[in-house]
Amino acid sequence: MRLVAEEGYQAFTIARLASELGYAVGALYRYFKGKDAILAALEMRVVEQLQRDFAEGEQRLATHQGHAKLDEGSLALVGALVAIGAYESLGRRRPTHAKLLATSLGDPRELLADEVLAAGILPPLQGLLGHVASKLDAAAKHGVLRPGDAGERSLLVWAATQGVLTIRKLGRIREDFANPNLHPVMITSLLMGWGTSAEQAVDFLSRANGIVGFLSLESGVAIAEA
Amino acid sequence: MRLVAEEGYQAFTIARLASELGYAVGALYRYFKGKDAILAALEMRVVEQLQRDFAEGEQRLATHQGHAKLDEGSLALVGALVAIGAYESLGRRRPTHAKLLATSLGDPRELLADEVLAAGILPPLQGLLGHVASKLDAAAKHGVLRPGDAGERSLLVWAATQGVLTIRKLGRIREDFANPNLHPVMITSLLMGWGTSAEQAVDFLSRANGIVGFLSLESGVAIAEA
Amino acid sequence: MRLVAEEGYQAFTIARLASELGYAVGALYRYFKGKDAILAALEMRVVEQLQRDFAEGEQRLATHQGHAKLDEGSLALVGALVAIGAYESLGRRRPTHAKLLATSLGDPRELLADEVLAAGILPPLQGLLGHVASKLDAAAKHGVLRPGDAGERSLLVWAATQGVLTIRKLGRIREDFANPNLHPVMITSLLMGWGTSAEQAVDFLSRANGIVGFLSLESGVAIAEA
Amino acid sequence: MRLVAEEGYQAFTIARLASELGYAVGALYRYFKGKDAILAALEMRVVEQLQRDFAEGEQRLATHQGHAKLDEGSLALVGALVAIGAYESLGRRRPTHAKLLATSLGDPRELLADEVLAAGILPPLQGLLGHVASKLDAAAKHGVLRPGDAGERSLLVWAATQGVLTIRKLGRIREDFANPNLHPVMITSLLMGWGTSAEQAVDFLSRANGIVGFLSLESGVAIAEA
DNA sequence: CATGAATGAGACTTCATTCAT
DNA sequence: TATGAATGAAGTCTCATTCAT
Repeated sequence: MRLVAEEGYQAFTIARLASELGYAVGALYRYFKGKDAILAALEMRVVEQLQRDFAEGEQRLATHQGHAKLDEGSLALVGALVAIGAYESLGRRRPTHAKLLATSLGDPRELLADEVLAAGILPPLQGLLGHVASKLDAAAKHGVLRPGDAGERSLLVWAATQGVLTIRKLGRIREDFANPNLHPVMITSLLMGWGTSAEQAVDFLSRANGIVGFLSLESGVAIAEA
Repeated sequence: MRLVAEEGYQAFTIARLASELGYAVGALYRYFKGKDAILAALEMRVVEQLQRDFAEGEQRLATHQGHAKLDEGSLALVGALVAIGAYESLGRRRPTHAKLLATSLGDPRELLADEVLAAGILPPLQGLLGHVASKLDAAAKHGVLRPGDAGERSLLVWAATQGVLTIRKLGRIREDFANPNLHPVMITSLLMGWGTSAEQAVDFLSRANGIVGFLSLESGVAIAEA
Repeated sequence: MRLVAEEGYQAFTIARLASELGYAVGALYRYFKGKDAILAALEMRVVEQLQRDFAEGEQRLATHQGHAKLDEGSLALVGALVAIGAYESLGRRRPTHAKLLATSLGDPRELLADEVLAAGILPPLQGLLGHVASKLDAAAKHGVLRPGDAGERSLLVWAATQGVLTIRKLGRIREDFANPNLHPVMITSLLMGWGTSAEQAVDFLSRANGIVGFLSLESGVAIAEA
Repeated sequence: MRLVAEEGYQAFTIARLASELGYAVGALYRYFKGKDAILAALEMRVVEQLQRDFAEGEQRLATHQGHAKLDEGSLALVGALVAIGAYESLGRRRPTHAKLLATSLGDPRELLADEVLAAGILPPLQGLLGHVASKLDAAAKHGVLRPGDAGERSLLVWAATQGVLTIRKLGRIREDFANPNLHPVMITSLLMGWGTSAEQAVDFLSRANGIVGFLSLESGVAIAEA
């Protein structure tokens, strides 16, 4: 994964990978049917880690003392934002994972066979979306959001977040596209569009960010930041 | 472009391209320095066509009779939505163009050298964004939107639209992600987040869609739909 | 010829040549059967110019006043040295010619078909050698040189000169091989080996060099040196 | 090496080489970075073998009984001639090596990058020249040769030999240039020019040739001559 | 269980030559 | 007489995959 993230897919050859792992070329073929299978396994690992990240977010939110006084609906909304935040912050927490995920989502049919994508990656992602949807639904049920299709809304926040990530990548090439506030502003805009006040939106978001900021990092990242 | 769009980059080899064009391999090198140059030229063509689409949208809006009674601010907002609609509808109007654009935006550093991207594609795209920003600014100045950073808002609508397009592609693989209403709902949510009423948002959007629906199509598409 | 000399055989392509000449590619094929024929024509031009150089050297020697008091044998020997000097100085007087000649002699069977070499280049070169041989013969007949096979001697001075030129080229890469005196010392050694005194050898050589120094130059060279 | 020598550089393609070796094309790239590296390795092999030839010549000279009565200066001179003889006889002893060496010396800047030439081939060649120079110096110190610049003289014999080899190649195309005595006569002429008598020169040369005649041959050549 | 040499199809690119205009 | 677009064989190099050891 490091190889892909640091030097691009072009550098991801079997020979290079084997040498980087300290194995012989042939050895890889004992464990994987071919290059595609390796890539697919990598993707799976990313998605599984993302699932654990979500669980961790939920766990932290549940055990966090600061939100004791929040009503159930608000808590649900913050929970949705934590999940979204876990997704959005992937690029900071696990850059290699983020790169891999972005590529396979942004460029389906090129990198991975559709079947692999459909079988391995999309279902978990859908699970995550379902999680967000249920939270948004609860928030709406408790009047924190205006009534609306929660499934659709979960798709919207995900799409909006994905779009922000895409543009963020362009920001590295042309700085006109670099705007670190893009994601919070995007989320705030959507929340307000769905009926919260500006103050609420900002409050929910800052609470969620407080949780997300403590999500576990890739070990290398943790060390680097220390 | 058809080759890339229909069979993917993996099928886009010089030999294949030449045979598809009815030329010999060497002939391509009279006109292009290499494969990269061909790809870059393709990208340029896409962006340039997109610029013409924008101009056409603005033209149609200006000459359209139905909006006579709209105040200046609303007209500006509809103008912004027309531009966004031109971008969003690219996949329907020119599928090959859309595929190419999506790939080069979604996967920078892989397909095209950064310089090509930075020099040829991003500047026009930025121009389009500037156009949207000025419209949004006018809308805010006339009280149609709450005051806010117009440049940031233009980035937001673009990002949100881009995210919708990404998810739409996944919808072809797993139908759970397929939701034809995603884009209008996204735009409506953002507009309401920025201060319009639900009725206004829907009204503006339907007016914009009326214009976008008449934007010129790829000839092949026009024929197919006829 | 300039193209070959300045940028090497690798740059000598039909397309490049045509563009340099201001002609179209096809035009060259009206005048030459193919690339080989062009190269052969170039070689011919070199050899013919060398023949004119020889004639000019002989002419200058004949009309030169300073050698009035020289006996016939010495004059013949100086004549031979003038011819050799014309050959040796080709690299200074006509660098492009020298490069071409050196390659076709140093690397037969690669650049030109044997037949071309045998038919076009070697005969004139042999004529030049015969000229040198007759001079050396006269010198020996008049006692300036010890008796000996003049044909063989002409081959020796030519070979020795050719070797000096080869090493001179290496001198451009590694300066240990660069020694500007190599040729005069070589000739002096041979002359002394054939029976002249050191003083005679030096005298003959300086007389010959006086003549060679006025041999005509490539126009470009003449301008540059002026 | 056989391929180059027998069919020329034009036939030396990767595909041809691989098929000749009984390997697949790709296999060559496990051992060499590219075609240039293969050529460079070939050159190195030639030069290294030449170094061994020189050492062998010196060894044979030292252990040879027949020269017991030679004075030190004469022995040194014979040593120089043995070295030169090793170089001159390369074409007979190892035709393929000779062809390769001749081309890379005769046509620098075309075949091999200058750096390769400068780094790999010229230094050993220079070492050989230094060897000859020291012998010639000793000879002059002991009065066998007239005093003179030994380094220059070593360059001269090398250049003269190189020139003879060049002309010898032409002799295969036009027999007028074929003269098997050219090298001994060249060496004799130079030695006499540097102060030996004709008898001495011939004696030294025949002693050297006696040694050179036993220098090791390419196995294939040995078999053929047997 | 691991090795790594070998495979060979296929990628991009070059360039001498042709030929309709 | 000249043009120059087009040809297509041939060149170098890459890399996923195999298989005897």
